[in-house]
Amino acid sequence: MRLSSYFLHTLIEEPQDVEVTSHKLMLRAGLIKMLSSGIYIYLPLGLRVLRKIENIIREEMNRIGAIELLMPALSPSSLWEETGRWEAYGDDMFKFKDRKGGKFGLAPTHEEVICDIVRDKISSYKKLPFSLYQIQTKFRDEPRPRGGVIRAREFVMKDAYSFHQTDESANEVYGEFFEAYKRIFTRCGFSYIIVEAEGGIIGGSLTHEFIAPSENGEDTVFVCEKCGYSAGLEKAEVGKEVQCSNEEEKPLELVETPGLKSVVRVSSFLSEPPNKLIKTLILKADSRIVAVLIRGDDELNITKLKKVLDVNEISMADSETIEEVTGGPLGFSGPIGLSLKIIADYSIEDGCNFVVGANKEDHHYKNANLGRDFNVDSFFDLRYAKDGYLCPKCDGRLKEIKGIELGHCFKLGEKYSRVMGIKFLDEKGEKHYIVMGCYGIGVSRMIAGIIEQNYDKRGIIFPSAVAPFDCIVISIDPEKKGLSDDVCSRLLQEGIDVLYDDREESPGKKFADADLIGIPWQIIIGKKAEKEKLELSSRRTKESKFLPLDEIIKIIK
RNA sequence: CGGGGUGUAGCGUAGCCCGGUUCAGCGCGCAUGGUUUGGGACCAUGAGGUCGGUGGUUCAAAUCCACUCACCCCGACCA
Repeated sequence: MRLSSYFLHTLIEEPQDVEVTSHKLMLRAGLIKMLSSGIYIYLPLGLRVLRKIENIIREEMNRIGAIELLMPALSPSSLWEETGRWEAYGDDMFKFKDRKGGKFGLAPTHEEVICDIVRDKISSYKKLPFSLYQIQTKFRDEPRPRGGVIRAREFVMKDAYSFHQTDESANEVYGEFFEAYKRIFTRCGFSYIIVEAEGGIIGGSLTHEFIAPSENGEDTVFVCEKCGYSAGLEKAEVGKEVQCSNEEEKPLELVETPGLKSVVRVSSFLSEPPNKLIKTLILKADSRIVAVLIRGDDELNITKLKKVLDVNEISMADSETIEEVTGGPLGFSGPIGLSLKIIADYSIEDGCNFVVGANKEDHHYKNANLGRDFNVDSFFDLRYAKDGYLCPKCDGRLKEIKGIELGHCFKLGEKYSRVMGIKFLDEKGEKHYIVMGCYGIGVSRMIAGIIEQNYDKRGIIFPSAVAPFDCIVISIDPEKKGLSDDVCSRLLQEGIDVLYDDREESPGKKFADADLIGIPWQIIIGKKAEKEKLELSSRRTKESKFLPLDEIIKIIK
């Protein structure tokens, strides 16, 4: 490909309003262009990278026997209403009406559609198991798109779905996808970690996320460096820890805290650190009202609480309810004298001399102690993990890591087949619900992830497997044009994807562009170049040596 | 949806506070000609703008006011 007639427009200056490194580099290297917030055009060079990644994914999907199909992005509301996700997705889904007034949405994921296909076509165990996948454009009306293609409103995703007669079969295929994902991310040059995660709106019992650690990631995960325990923010458990063993219990004291409702303000007013405060949350769990105690410096993890209480919906109680059950106004609730069911995080069990609300306007208690002043019905792990918290599996510390979620595997079980009625007949002629798994990869996001992990001050350094071209021929001596032409045609004959910088530009510009767009090998043809002595330079190491073309071809291949 | 910020040529920006013949300017990029050619070259000439939009104030608005739209950042939210 001759650069003089190619569509590449690099930018010297930093794009304004762009924070994330990979986003800057993708814009500067002419890979993408923004059309609207969270909506990006893939320019020719960017599309080449996207296609390279897609093909690696295809190869690995096909290798484990998954079969490719293509589903529409548009789908009617009726399908989504079957699973209740028309409601559940809410404004995150692009929704509109067609000319006849029919409701449609742009699909953020395809469980409903794939289930619709399968319930229509599959009715016998003889056809099971099988897996289908697609690489397709998805839509999510993100409240706040950021980081360029890291969190976009329109993006490319690979989604796969597997269908099984039994859990064992589902587990087996889950393992195959798991291994395929490892190969995909390794081939694309990622360093990544695998964490246990929560299913979220997709659902499912066991899920794993594949995370590319990166400062600019949108996802938070925790890893124990001692035992290797790893989990996503929603899932990460926290170990029980004794923290207050040497402290004497002090006498309970009622103090005035006029108008102070927040942890921060009470804490500074009383000169007590936030971790000596207890937040008493009055919550509505399905139809019950419960009080949940959590340390002032912690946040309640609703997902953990839902599991513990085995309820579907948890919301904050309104101020009337709080007055009714605690006798005090919102902001001054506390466990002392409370007749509700009280559950608490383990950290409350370990601590002592807490500050708590007095269930009385403008008052808190100091030095409240468990057992003496208040009781708790039961203790659980209810808080979000934080950097440095105790590992749940060993005596190590959890380390917080930011990363980009590349892929996610879910064991769905019968969640969708039950609501959508996907049944099959087994060997005995008995009806069963089909068992499912689903497996996603954020394809377009992977480009950003790769760049986040592979760049230097000059620009992108693409790993060979995903580079838009295998090598770039930089012709900087007009007298050697013939030689450059010959080298390029030879490389092409050898099946090497070569970008030929034949532009009438200064050498500086050509070197700068080549470095910016990150093509792994640069063949520099200048004064010193001769037919059997060509300069090969590595983008990553910046090392260069003079070699005959045959040697160079071997290296690049 | 809250808080903060920004919209001037393809990109990056000056001017805005204090309205008016430095107010539409500069750099990059682009076009033409010439000189260059190992790290974003130089000279000359040139094309390119609804100053985000609408309405208002005024003799006069890029500049002041109101509304609105778009985009960015923080938060809320998040397969």
